[in-house]
Amino acid sequence: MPPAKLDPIDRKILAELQADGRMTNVELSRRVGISAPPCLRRVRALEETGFIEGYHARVNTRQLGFEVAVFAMVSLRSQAESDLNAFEDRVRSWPLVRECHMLNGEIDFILKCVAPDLSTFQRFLTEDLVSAPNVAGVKTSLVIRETKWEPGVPFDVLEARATSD
Amino acid sequence: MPPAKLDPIDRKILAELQADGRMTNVELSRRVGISAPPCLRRVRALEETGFIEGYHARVNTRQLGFEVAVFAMVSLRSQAESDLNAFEDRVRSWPLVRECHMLNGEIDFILKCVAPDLSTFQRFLTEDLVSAPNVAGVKTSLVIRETKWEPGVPFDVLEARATSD
DNA sequence: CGCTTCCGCGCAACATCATTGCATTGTCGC
DNA sequence: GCGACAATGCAATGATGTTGCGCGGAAGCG
Repeated sequence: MPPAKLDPIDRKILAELQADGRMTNVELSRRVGISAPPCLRRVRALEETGFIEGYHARVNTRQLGFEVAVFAMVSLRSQAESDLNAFEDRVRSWPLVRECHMLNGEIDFILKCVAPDLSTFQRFLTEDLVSAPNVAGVKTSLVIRETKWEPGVPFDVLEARATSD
Repeated sequence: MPPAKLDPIDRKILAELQADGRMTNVELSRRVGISAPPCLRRVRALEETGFIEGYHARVNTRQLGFEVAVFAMVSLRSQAESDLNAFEDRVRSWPLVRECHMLNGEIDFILKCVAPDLSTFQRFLTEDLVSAPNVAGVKTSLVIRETKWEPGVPFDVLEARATSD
């Protein structure tokens, strides 16, 4: 059931849980201005309708020993749907690849990768990624630092649109 | 207190909370094989020591009306630290930019952006990003689809390393 | 070796929270 | 206005989060 209308309270709930996914329902209900039971029912509904896809702890990858993060821009020889799917399946089997986005233009995929050290990544790059079938070229860039990271969606922009409807 | 040693139970806790950040402590303790109180104390310690940086609900951006996701590769004219910081500060003020990573090589920054529609993004691109001070060039690629998204770190790789120490 | 110290666990008790049933209220269509 | 529906808040119950405390195993020392 993808189609569903969100009121300002729903959007506030999403914004709050996006910022703090472990907030108690009591605290959440207080912040959005309704009592706990209907608040919980709304959260459940947002989960069921797919607005909330999941909850995750964000961990410090570097502190956990993954010193290296890399963006890999991949070009394929064939963009036939079956070849794209084959590549995607392969990507899903590589634990060092955390994200994979299919793009338009020169670059077909952008992969966000992590690794304990550079040599581990280099080995993955040459032995797995570059030598995978249908891969025409890979350009990589090391992440020096992460300047901004905000989960999901800018709800202030969403509010501005919703209220102007 | 960044330096701290993790045992297999800590790593299991991190893996579980990374996969499901709203799991109850009772369920978590059951899965990692200890009782609830020490489990909660471990979670608190992981939060305090920075291994856990936060918890977030993952929302369906498209369903929320952000039909467009774009990666923008930005090159600057000057890479002096003060100029980098100035650009980063500007980036933080743009709600449509959700992530910003500083890279090595040709491209200085990669930005993940979202927008309700293409024209909104185009306006942001030309009026804000391209026309920002010190920006030499911007290449953008539309995200066609997101093939893989896993939060954080591959704990199976981490386990393999930890046990071989 | 045995003793001591320290750390982390589990138990038990309490406080808080999640969850359900139900009566009430407000809204929309008629 | 009037009835049907949806959503709210209240109250009660069960589950969970949280703290204090005693116990036991491991490491360090005599």
